[in-house]
Amino acid sequence: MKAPRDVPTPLLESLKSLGLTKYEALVYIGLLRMVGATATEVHEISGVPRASVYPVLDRLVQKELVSVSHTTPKRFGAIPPDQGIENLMRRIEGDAESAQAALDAIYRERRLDNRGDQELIWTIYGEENIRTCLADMFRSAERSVELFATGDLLRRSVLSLLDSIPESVQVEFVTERWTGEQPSRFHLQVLPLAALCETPSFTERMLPYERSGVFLVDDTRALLWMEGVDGQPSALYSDSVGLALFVRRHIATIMEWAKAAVQ
Amino acid sequence: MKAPRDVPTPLLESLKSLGLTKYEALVYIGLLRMVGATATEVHEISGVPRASVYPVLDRLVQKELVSVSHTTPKRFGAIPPDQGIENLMRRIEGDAESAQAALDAIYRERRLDNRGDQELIWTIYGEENIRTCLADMFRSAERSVELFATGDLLRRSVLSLLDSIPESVQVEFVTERWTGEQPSRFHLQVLPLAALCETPSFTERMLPYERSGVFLVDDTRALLWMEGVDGQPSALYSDSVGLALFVRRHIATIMEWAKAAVQ
DNA sequence: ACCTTGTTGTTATGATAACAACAACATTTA
DNA sequence: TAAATGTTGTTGTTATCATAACAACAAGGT
Repeated sequence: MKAPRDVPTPLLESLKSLGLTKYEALVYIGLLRMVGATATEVHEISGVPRASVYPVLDRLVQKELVSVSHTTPKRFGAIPPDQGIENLMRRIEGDAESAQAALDAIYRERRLDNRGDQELIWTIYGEENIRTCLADMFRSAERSVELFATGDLLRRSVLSLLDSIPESVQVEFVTERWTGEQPSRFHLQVLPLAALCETPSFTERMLPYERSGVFLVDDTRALLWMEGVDGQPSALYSDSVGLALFVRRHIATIMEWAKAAVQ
Repeated sequence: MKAPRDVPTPLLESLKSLGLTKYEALVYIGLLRMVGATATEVHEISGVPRASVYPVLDRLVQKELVSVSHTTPKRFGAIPPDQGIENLMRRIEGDAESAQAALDAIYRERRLDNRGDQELIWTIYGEENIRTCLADMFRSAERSVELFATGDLLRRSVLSLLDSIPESVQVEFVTERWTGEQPSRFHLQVLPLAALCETPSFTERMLPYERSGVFLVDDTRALLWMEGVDGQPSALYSDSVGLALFVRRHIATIMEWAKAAVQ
């Protein structure tokens, strides 16, 4: 007869996103703590109303998370967590797979109206999404790639994508500090901005660990990588001539500025 | 201006179990079919009420499934399905991981009351669950393992588990037909029941592809593998002396019966 | 036998929250 | 002005949550 020791909310949330309801989660957790409990005992240790315990247990059996004994009264036991969660994930992964197949079919026959498409500026959220967008840009580069980014961002999120740039493309990049040797595969131009970073007007305007960058491919496609105050990365991407022009000018200015500062 | 071509229900269900609501699924699917749609166009192709489109799009952006353009009116685009589903699954897998850690901690400090535990008969649903239970039984075997199962079940679901039986344990098994050589690692005794299977009284009582089996370890733990009419496997497991005795007698009878039939 | 007592399992019913659907309004753009 | 965009609020609907009452059954005491 244990008390319905309270359950941390994040655990409940996690189990909910695996497809369980609050009661199902509470009952399953309760059963993990007592093997072979009757419905009434389940009610006691889980804190869910006794009447609700029966349908909940039925659903848990259906979901292959608990097993039942053939006694009167019935007794219930939980499948061990590793096995149980695997059972839940198997179902979800199956759904993901079939959904992906169906969505891909839909996606392939989409209409590419391009109705002024090249004038749009998109904002993309999530580091993964930004990185795949960047990878696409790099892969499709034909003449030039220019990038100006903080060293942290460059090393941790961008460097591994540079491999997808075709051999013939000229790559230039600027960063504020660079430790280690220069990547050798590209014609590249590193302009250390270390001196510039120490000026007060610079440090007061830019946070020390801010991750941001500007990327320009073939002078036509641009991506601005920024980071909100919450640390969530987001980016602007566009084929628009307006943004490309702005970024070209911006990067050119930075490079001139950097050269001047170095001297 | 496409019609809100109706969406197959199973796809909606799959996306729901990935954490989307019905509207979110419909809007995402609609956006897959038209790049750079305005809110009104999204409403038209998805069939979702125009007013509801805005909060739904907000949530989809939050979930990193769509990106927004900085124009007026705003235009929206879907992240490609592979990337989008990966984003959803990453969240879910993270939840599964943290949930597993928390549940394991709870599971380790459970009380093993064993209050008459050995007298309980458990029913287990799901092939995976049954197989892990069988594997546990085999692994903990000390003296003997006896099994009587249909050949199909044996080959497809049980054979690979036999490796976990300790070397010193004597293994006997009976099946109705056995093609191929005998597994060599065990002291085993194969009693072909092929002749018996042809008798009318046998075939009329047992379905041709029924998968079922009886397993007995150390004369104390028994598992009955059965299959419902729906093809969903389930099993009875018990330490109880009653069931063990029944199974012992059952298997002994079968073996005598088989020997007599062979002669 | 009868009646309590307590537990098991079931059913009904209201409360709540999230979502779905609709209508009305304010704002912008042409 | 007219049309389209974006916002707000209300209502209907569903699934889950929560409580109460009820019937079935066994154990035990008069």
